[in-house]
Amino acid sequence: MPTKKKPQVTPTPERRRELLATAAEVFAAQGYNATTVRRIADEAGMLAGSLYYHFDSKESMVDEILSAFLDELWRGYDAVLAAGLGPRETIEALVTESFREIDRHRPAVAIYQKESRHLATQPRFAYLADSQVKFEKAWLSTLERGVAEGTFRDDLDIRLTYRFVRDTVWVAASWYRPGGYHSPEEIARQYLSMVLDGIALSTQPPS
Amino acid sequence: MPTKKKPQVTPTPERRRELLATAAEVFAAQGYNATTVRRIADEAGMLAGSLYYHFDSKESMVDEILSAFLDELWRGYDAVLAAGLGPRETIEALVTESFREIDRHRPAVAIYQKESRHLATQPRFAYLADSQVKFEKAWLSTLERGVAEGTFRDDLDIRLTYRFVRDTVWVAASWYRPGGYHSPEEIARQYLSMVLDGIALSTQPPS
Amino acid sequence: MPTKKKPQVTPTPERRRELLATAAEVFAAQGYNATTVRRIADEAGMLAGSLYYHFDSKESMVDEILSAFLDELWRGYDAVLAAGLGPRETIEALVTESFREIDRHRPAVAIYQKESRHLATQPRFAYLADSQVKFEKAWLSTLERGVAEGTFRDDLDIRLTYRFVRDTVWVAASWYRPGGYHSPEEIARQYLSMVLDGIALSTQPPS
Amino acid sequence: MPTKKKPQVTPTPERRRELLATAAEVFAAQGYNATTVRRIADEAGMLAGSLYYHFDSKESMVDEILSAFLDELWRGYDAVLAAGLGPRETIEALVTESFREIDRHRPAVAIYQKESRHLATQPRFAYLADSQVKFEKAWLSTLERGVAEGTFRDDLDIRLTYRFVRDTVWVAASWYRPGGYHSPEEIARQYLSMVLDGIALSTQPPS
DNA sequence: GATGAATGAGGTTTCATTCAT
DNA sequence: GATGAATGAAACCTCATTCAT
Repeated sequence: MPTKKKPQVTPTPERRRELLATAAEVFAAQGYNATTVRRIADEAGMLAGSLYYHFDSKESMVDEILSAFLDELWRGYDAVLAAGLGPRETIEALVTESFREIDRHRPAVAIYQKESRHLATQPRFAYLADSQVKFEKAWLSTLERGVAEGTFRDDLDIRLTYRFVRDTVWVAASWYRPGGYHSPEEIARQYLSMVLDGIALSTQPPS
Repeated sequence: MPTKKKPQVTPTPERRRELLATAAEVFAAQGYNATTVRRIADEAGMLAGSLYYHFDSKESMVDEILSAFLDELWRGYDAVLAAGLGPRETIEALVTESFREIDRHRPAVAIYQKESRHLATQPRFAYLADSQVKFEKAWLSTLERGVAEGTFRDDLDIRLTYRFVRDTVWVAASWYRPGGYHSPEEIARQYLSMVLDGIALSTQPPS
Repeated sequence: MPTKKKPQVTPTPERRRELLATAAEVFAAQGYNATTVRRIADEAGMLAGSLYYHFDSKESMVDEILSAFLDELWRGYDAVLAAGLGPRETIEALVTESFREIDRHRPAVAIYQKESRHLATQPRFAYLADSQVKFEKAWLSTLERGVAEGTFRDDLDIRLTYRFVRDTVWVAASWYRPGGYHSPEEIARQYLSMVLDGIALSTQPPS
Repeated sequence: MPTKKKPQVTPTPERRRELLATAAEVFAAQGYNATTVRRIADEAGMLAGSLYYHFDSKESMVDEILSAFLDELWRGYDAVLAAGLGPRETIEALVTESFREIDRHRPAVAIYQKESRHLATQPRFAYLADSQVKFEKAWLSTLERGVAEGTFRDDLDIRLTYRFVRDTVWVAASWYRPGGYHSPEEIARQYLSMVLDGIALSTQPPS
C-alpha cells in the first residue's frame, strides 16, 4: 500500500483551505446569495466548473466555512465555561475569546451574522440553530449567576441584556479589519469596559 | 356620515404603500437577493408581472423603502440636533428616536442593516453612503462634546465608542417585534441605562 | 328616425383615423415589433388600455393602415393601367403616382417596406402577397412591352430591371419628408430621368 | 496529412463565428426584434441559456455581426478610395465592391438595412451613424468630382442622386440569394449599366 | 486538477390584452 | 370613451451544476 503517491505541490486539504478562505472573503463582502460561483472561481484563478472538483456545491462551501468556525469557537468557549470562573470573569473571557475569533475568522463571522438566520431554516444547517441555543444558554446563565451574586445589575430585563451584549460583540465583525489600530485583546478590553461600566463618567453609581 | 365615498377600495398612493409594506416585510425576512419578485406578488395576492404596473423594478422597491425610511429618520434626528440639548440629553434623544423608528419601520431598518453596505456600491443608492457620513458626524461630534464637557469618559477610543453605541441600537431591529413586551421607549430607557452606566453593579466607579 | 344623435365633437371614424395616423407614425419610426401599444397611447394622449375601445389589437392597427394604403395605391395604379398608355408613359405615370402616394402615406409606405415580408407570412396579411404579385405583373408586363416595342433596352435581365425600378422608387419613403425641398412630382421627374437615361453624361448612347 | 489535430471539432473562435452566422441568418429573416434568443438557439441546436456562454446578450450579437461587416466593408472601400481612380471608375469599383459584400455578408447587410436606423439611436451603436456619415462623404464627393469633370450630369439634385445610387445598391440585399443565377460581378455590371446609362434605349441623349 | 461547453431551472422584466368602474 | 389595475404568456438573462476531454 503506497503511502506517498501525491504528486501535487500543495496537498489537497491545503488547497481546499485556500479556496474556502477565498470563498469566505467573497461571501462576506457580497453576501451569500449575491455571490456567484464564478466570482469565487475568478478570485481563485480558475473556472467556475473547476470548483466542483473540490466541493459538492456552493452550499457545501458555506457549510464548511461556518461549521469550521463554530467548531473552533466552541472549543474556545467550552474551555472558558469549564474553567469555573466567576460570572464577571466568565463574561470577560467569553468576550475576549469572541474578539480573537473575529480576528482570525472575520469573514466567517460576518457570514454567520448576515446569513445565519436565513440558512438555519434548512435542515442541513440545523447546527446553526443548535449553536444559537447553546450560545444563549451559556450567556444567559452566566448573566443570571452574576445577578444572583450581586455582580450585575438586577434592574434590567435579562434577555435584553443578553441581546445587548451578544450583538454588541458580534456586529464588530462587520467593521473590524485585522491588522488595524487595535489588537483584538485591546478592543475586547475597551468593549468590556463600556459594557460593564458604561460610557458615562459615573459620578453617582446606579444604586 | 358620508354617502359618496370613492368607489375604489384603495386609492392609488395607498396601494403603493401597501405593496411596499408587503415587500419590505419579505425583504427583511429573507434578504433582498433571496427574495423573488414572485414571492412578493404572492404575498400581495397578485401575479409577479402585475407588480410592474406599480414599480419599475425590484430595485426601485428597495429604493423607495429605504429612502422613505431615511427621510423620516432624518426628520426626527434633525429636530433633535437642532434642539440645542447637552451631549447626554442629545444621545438619549437620538437613541429614543431610533427605537421609535425601529418600532414604526422595523422591516426597513432590518433591510438597511443587512443590505445597506452592499447596495451603497451602486450609484443609485449613493444616498445611503451620504446618510452614513452624516450619521457618523452627528454622533461623533456629540460624543466629543460630551468628552470635552466631562459627561463621557475620556479613556475610550472615540470611534470605538461610536460604533459601539451605533450598532447597539440598530441591531435591535433584527429581533425587535412591535407590540411585544416592552414599548420602544422602555427599550430605549434600558439600552441607554446599559450604554451609559454599564451592566455591572458599579461599587467603585471608573476613575 | 333621428339624424343627429352623436354628442361627440369628433365623430367616431374621424377619431379612428387620427389614432391610426399616430400609430402609423410610431410604427414607421420604431418598427412594428419595437413599438409598444403604450407608446402609441402616450402619443395619442391616452392610456394603453383605452386604445382597445377603438381597435381589436395592435395587429388590426397595422392591418388597417396597410390595407388603406394599398387600396388607395391600387385605385391610382388601376387608373393608370386602364388608360392605355405606351410603356414609357405608363412607367412614368406609375412612378409619379408612387411618389404621390409616398407623399400622402409616407408612414404607411415605410411600414410596408420594412414589415411587409415579415407580416405576409400570416394568413391575415395574405393580401400583402397578393398585392405583391399583382404589382410585379403590372410592372413586368409594361417593361416587357417596352422592350418589345424598342423603348427599353433589351440587353438587361428583365427581372433585375424590375427590382431596380421598384426598389428605387419605394426606398425613397425611408428618407422622404413631406413639405421638403422638392414636390413629389419633381422628385418623380428626377428619378425617372435617372432611371430612364442614367446619371452619366452620355456622349455615345448605348446601342 | 496531419495526424495530431486538436480533438475539438470546432476550436473556440470558430464556434463563435458559426453561432454568429446562424444568428445573422435568423435576424435577417425575421427582423432583430421579432427574433427570439430561443429561436437562434434552436437553430444552433442548443438551449437559449447556452448562448450566453458565448455572448453577453442578444444585443452584443447584432453588434458583433454589424461591426464585423462594416469593418470588412470599409477595408474594401478604403482601398478603392485610395486608388486614385476617376469618378466613374470609383463609382464602378464601389458598386462592385458593394455587391461582393452583399454576396459574402448578405444577412449582415440585410440587418444593416432594416435595423440600422433604429439601432443607431443607442450609444452602443454610435459607429453606425459614424459609418453612415463617412459613407455619404465618400459617395457625395465622388459624384461631385464627376459632375465637375463632366462625367456625370449636372442637371440633377446631387443629394437625390446620392440616395438613388446608395439605396439602389443596398436594397438588393433584400432579394439577393448567393449562388443564384448571376454572380455579384454580373449584377454589379448590369446595375451600373442601368444607373449610369438608364434603362431606356436612348435615341436622343440628354443634353 | 482544470477547461470549455452546455444544461435546465428559475429569475426579472415586458407587453398585449382584459375588464370593472 | 377612458382609467386603473391586473393577467398571463413569453421574452431575456443568470447561474449552479454537469461532464467529456
